[in-house]
Amino acid sequence: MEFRSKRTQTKEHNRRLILDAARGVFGRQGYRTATVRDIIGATSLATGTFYNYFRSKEDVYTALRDELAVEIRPLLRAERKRAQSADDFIAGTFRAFLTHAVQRSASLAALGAPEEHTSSGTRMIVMGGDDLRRDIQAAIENGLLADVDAELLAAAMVGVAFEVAEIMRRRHQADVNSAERFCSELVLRGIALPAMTRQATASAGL
Amino acid sequence: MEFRSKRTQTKEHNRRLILDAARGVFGRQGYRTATVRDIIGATSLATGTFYNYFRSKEDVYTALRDELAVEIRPLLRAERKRAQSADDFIAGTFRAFLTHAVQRSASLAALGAPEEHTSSGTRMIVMGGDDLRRDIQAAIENGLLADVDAELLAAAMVGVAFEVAEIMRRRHQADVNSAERFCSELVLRGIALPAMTRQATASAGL
Amino acid sequence: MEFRSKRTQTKEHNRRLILDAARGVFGRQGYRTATVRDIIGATSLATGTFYNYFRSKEDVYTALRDELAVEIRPLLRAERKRAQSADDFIAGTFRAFLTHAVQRSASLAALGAPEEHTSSGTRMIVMGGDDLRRDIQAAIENGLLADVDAELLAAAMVGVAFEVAEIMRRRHQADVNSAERFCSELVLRGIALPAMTRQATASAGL
Amino acid sequence: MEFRSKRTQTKEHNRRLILDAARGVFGRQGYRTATVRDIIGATSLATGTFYNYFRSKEDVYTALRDELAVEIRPLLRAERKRAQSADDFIAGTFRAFLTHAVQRSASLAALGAPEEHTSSGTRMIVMGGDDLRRDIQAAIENGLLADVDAELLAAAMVGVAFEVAEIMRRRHQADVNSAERFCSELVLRGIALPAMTRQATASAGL
DNA sequence: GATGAATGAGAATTCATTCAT
DNA sequence: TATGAATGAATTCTCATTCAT
Repeated sequence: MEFRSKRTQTKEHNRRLILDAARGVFGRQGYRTATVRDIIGATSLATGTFYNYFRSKEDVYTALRDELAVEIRPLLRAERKRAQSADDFIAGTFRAFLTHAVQRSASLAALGAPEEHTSSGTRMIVMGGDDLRRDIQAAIENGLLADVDAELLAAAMVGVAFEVAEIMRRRHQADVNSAERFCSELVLRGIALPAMTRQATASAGL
Repeated sequence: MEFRSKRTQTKEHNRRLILDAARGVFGRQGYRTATVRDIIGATSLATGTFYNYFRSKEDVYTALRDELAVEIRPLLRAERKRAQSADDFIAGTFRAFLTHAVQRSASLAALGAPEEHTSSGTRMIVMGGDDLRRDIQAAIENGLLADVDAELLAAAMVGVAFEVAEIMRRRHQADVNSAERFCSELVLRGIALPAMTRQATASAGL
Repeated sequence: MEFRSKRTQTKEHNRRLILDAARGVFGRQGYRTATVRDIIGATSLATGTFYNYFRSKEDVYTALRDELAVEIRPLLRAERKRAQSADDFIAGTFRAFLTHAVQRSASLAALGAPEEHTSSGTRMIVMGGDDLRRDIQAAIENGLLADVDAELLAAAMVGVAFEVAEIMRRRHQADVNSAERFCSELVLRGIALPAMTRQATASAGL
Repeated sequence: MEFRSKRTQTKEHNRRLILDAARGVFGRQGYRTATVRDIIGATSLATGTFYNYFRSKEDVYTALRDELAVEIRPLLRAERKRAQSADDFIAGTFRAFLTHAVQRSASLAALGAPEEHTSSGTRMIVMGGDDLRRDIQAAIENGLLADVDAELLAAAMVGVAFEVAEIMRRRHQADVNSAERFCSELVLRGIALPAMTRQATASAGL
């Protein structure tokens, strides 16, 4: 059993207080406008205390980003690990990401507040772009996926996932299923109707 | 023949000088770190002169973004206008965007410098996300595209285009064709192998 | 008959335009906040033109003040010149000043905008404190006035006149007569009750 | 005995340092020319520290003014409270004001530095013009003072007091008595010669 | 570790004034 | 003389960070 002193508990507690405050502040006013004082002000702590836990504003941002990445990435990896088909691989990745994105919408908002920060880098890190690329590579080698440019596919999937998550956030949409299906279908089979089936489908009422 | 006084020439010239300097500075050191002084310092002008043309750093950023949007959006719209098929529609959009992205890689870099600014908002504006959504809607109504969620598709395409453009930038890749084909194929037909062909293909050595 | 070229006319006209604009601007936003640009902006002239007529903002202020002084001071002097009694001397001074103050309330407001400039110096100059002191001195020597400290009396009268004018401005009061009578009575006979009551009251123990 | 931590002491001490420095700087170079840097430069503190105590230069000015007002106004009110006669009322007010004005000549100079700030508003606030008006009103109702326009009388007294204080400052005169007597006599009985002498004097050739 | 006042470098911005046209 | 863009010194103010308590 792990021993944890009062002090350590407090220490972690304060760190959490600051991270939560930062998430709120970044989400509300954006990374750029937010100041360390704004963050600490949303807390019962004192200015100086901030620096016992983080070295700078950048540092909290990074911590927030990494925290999210550490939560999300294993989920996505696990989904892909157990994938038996291209469908499992792609759909599992989107489903896990979007589910988490809905649960952690505040965190996503904080990391990519409108008119703010969120570089491609952030998205890649949070979603584990490198993991994804490697997993795609492996899947290709295992014959699970067709031979595509793994880096491009990983990038494209990250782009799709984040933009769709943003739309969901704007729509206050919590239903992950339809969004996931949209993403998966897009990546797996695209939007073009099969040449010969197209008319049939159209007449079928779609 | 257009008449233009010396004065007007200078005025427009200075505005351009500042915009170009800002592009370079943003691209090199990122939006956040860049100061108005850095920008004006990359120029032969005086501090105060900056404020004859722009109200703030934010303002130059916006101008840079809008300038790019004004260049790109009509190109994409034109491609879609003349599209006779889903393939034309999607491929034309990606080709035009990526071609321009390569030509204006400095501008893109300035707007979305690593670890910097570039929000979803910026991407949507530059690529004309709203135009795209409306054009998709119209294309669906005309039977050119299958019936999908236009907003999601527009978002997904923006996501794909920007992430792929970023990869190209990192790879110093100027060949638009293959990147465009990747994007178009992805969105049109996806990466899944046709069900029955999959085994055949696999055995074919892919 | 005085000859005046077109140019001179224009020159004086522009000077006037600037002075009038400055009066309005000072009155509205106060001397301190007002900038040369604000002044010239309330004009159809260009920035540079300002400096053909005035050396600085201070300079316009001074011109405005002196213009008012040049109007007011001779009037007050004239009143005192023709005074046959202490009453004429005092009442004439107040009447002339307050009459002019009402007519030129915008100028007074410009010179002494609330929370602004207007030093004792300005008041003294506008009302001609030195003239007043000398005239009082002369009047004392001539036996028209009792032997008082001329400098103090001049100062006191300036203080009374300006504060009362300010009250009139705040009350939007254009009736000079009652205000003038108040000032004159105060300075000439004070507010104490008549002599015989005075003793009675005094003996009454107050 | 009052307990006060080291920290609190320092805090109040710094506020005082800044106020004192501001008084000196305003008095010496005038409000307008004075910069926050000048003020903080007359101190051992750092620039930023200024803003821990005051929001702007205007703010220090206001604090200086209010501090003086808080000192002076109760003194004047007390004098008037205990007044048994019109003479007590008027003379007490002037005596208390001028006494304090001499003691705090630096403060007065700071607030109304020649060619500077000092609006009617400042004078009214420092001397408590509203208190004075109300007290006059009450005194009239109690029969202590003749029935005059209380607002005008208050304004006039403020005008007299400040102009006379200014003269005293210029004369380096510390003798309050004669100045007070001048003001009181002026307001109470005026400068006019007793009625019968007046004609005699007039016929003497003025 | 917590506190919060002090620090001071540095950013944004203003604005009086100049000067080429 | 009029114009108005350019100039850049000067000023205000912010804010990350330090540090004595």
